Amino acid sequence: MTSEALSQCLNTNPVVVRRTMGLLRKAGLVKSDRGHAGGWRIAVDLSTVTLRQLHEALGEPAIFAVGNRNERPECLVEQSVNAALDSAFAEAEALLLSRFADITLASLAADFAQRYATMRTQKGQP
Amino acid sequence: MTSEALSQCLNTNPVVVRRTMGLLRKAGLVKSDRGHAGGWRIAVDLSTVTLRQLHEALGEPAIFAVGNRNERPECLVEQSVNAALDSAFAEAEALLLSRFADITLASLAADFAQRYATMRTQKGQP
DNA sequence: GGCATTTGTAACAAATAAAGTTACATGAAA
DNA sequence: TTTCATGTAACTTTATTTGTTACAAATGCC
Repeated sequence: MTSEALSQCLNTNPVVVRRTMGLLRKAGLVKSDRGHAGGWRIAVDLSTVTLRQLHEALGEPAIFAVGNRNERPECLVEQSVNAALDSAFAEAEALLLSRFADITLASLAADFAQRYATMRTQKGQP
Repeated sequence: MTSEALSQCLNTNPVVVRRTMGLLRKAGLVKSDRGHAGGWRIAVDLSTVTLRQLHEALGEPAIFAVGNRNERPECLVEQSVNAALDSAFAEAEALLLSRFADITLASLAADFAQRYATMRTQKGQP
């Protein structure tokens, strides 16, 4: 697919798609070709790629919206709060990342296929 | 303490303090007085207040920075991803909130007192 | 009563980060 | 050589948070 086509699927624009897909390309998950018949192609077996890998490929964006502001604050109150919460955040993050690691793109594709079939059936027999 | 004094401790400004403290006041955790000798006072026993209650009092701000964009998307791909991740996010959130519920402000105050004593000792005997 | 102090709140400004846009160079195929 | 597509830099827009200004309302002191 071209960035243009993808951007329409995603309700965004081609440059944003290229920015993000470029990160996936650096991780070897997709490849891109220029010129006629160019665009983006999946470069790996979807059953071997997990959401954990995607998260990593996209630069491991922060998982939590709340949490430490400073990792090493001078403020003693802040130090106390950080100390009390650090392990909780670490555990929750580990839990999430392990779940990410269990979900392959193949399983998502299969789930999508089922939803798509269901949708077509419902539309075909109203 | 006045909003002015608090804002200096927090490196912010009085109105921001009042905005946030106002939420804590609505939850009954602090009280405020106007005029001379006014300002903010703690309204409860710190051993009975947990970080879970604070989170609730502050409007339960979103815990995760990543996650669902739409709770009920039309997009079937988005539906598949949401379905795969919803339980993981729910578990991680439950884990965090239960940890929040275990941490009382009294325990944080005690931890702070210890850090403060240590700091003074180190400064006093260089 | 009049004045200084302090919160309550609205309205506005600034800072930040994310997303979108424009522009153009580069490369590949018809 | 023209067309199509990515790669990328630079800029603009948008949304959110934070900070600021302004002033009303309440409280206590003199």
